[in-house]
Amino acid sequence: MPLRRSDVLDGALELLDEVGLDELTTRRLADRLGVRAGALYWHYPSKSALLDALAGRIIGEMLVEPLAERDWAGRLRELCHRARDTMLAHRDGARLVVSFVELPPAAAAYFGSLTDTLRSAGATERNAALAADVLTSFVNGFTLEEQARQAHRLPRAERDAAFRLELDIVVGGIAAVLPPDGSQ
Amino acid sequence: MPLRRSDVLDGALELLDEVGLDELTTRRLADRLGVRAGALYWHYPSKSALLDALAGRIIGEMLVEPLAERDWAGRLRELCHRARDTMLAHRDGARLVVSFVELPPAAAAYFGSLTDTLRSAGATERNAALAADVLTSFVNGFTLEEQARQAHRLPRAERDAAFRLELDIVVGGIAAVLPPDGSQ
DNA sequence: ACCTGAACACCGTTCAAGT
DNA sequence: ACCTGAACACCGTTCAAGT
Repeated sequence: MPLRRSDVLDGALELLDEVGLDELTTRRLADRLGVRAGALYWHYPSKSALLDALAGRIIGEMLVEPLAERDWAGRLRELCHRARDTMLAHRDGARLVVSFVELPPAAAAYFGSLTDTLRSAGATERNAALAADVLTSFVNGFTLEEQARQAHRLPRAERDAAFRLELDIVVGGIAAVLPPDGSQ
Repeated sequence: MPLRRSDVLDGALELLDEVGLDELTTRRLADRLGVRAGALYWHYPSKSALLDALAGRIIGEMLVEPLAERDWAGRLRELCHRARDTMLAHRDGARLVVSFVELPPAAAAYFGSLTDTLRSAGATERNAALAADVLTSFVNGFTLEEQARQAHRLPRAERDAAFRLELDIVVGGIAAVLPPDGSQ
C-alpha cells in the first residue's frame, strides 16, 4: 500500500513530538515511513511546504472544540488559552507555528474567530484586526519564549498563572478600545 | 594579525545582514574572514554560542541611546519602539533575537530597563515583571511575524501605524494595573 | 596562541530509472 | 502512480598537526 499525503503528515507530527524540530529531517522521516528521502518529494514539493502543512495541522487543533458560549472577553481568553495549550502540547510547537512561509488556512480561520468575536463586541473592522493582532502577537511571543527556555524554568502551574494574569492585562487594554457594554 | 573574538562577531553581523540567518554558515563566515571553518571553534565553542553573542550584540543596540526623560508610559513606548526598530534593522533580526539559548546580558539589561520604568510608576515587583513580560512578548511576536512575511505586505508606514496603535492598547492595559497617577 | 587539513556524520534536493 | 539509487552541493564539528 503506497504512502498517502496524510501518512507523511502523520509521520511528521509523530517525529516532531519525539525528536523536535531540529531533528525532524527528511531522511529521518523517510526512515520512519519505510521509504527513501527522495520519495517525500512526490508528496510535498519541499520540506518547507511539509512544515507549513504541519503548522496548519497543529493550528487546526485550536478550533476542534466548539467555543463555549460566553461574553466576548471570555471567548477571546479561551481562544488564547487554546493557542498556547496547543503549541505547548507539541515539541517546538510555538517555533513551528510562527515560522510558516505560506499562511495555512487554519491560521486564517483562527484569526477569523478572533475578529468575529471582536466584531460581535462592537469593534470596528479596523479595531477588530488590530486587537486580534495584539492577541496573537502576545500569545506567540509568550509561548515561544516559554517553550524555548523551558529547561531552567518555573513549574507549569506558575507559568499558567503568569499567562492568565498577563492575558488579563492585554484583554483589559482591548476592552478600553471597544464600545462600553459590548453589544453581545 | 590573528583574528580576535570581536572580528568574528563583526563578520557574523555583516554576513547576517547580507545573506540572512539561514545562509549564515560557519563555512561562509570563515571564507569572509579568510580562515577555515574549524578556526572559528577556537573563538567560540559552537555556532549556537556565536549566534547567542550576535543576538546579544543586536539587543545591545536597543540601549545605546540614553532614554529621554518622559513619563513612564512614554519610556515604555520608546523602549518597545527601539526593540522593534533594532530587530527590523537587521536581516532576520527578530528570529535571531528570540532564539538565543543562553540569555545574553544585554537581554537582561533591556528587561531591567522595562521593570525599572514600571517600578518608577508605582508597580509592585510582581506586576513590573508581568507587565515587562507582556511588552516583550507582544513586541517579539509582532516583529517576528512582520519580518517573516514582509514580502507580500504593507508599506513600512502602515506597519508603523499599526504597531503604534497596538502598542497603545497594550500600554493601556498595563496602566490599568498601576496605581492611578503614577508616582513619577 | 591561533590555524590548517582532513575527516566524520550528516543535510535538502534532483532525477533518471525502475515497477 | 509511486518509489529507488545515486548523486550534487552542501552542513556543524573535531582534532592531530603545523607555525
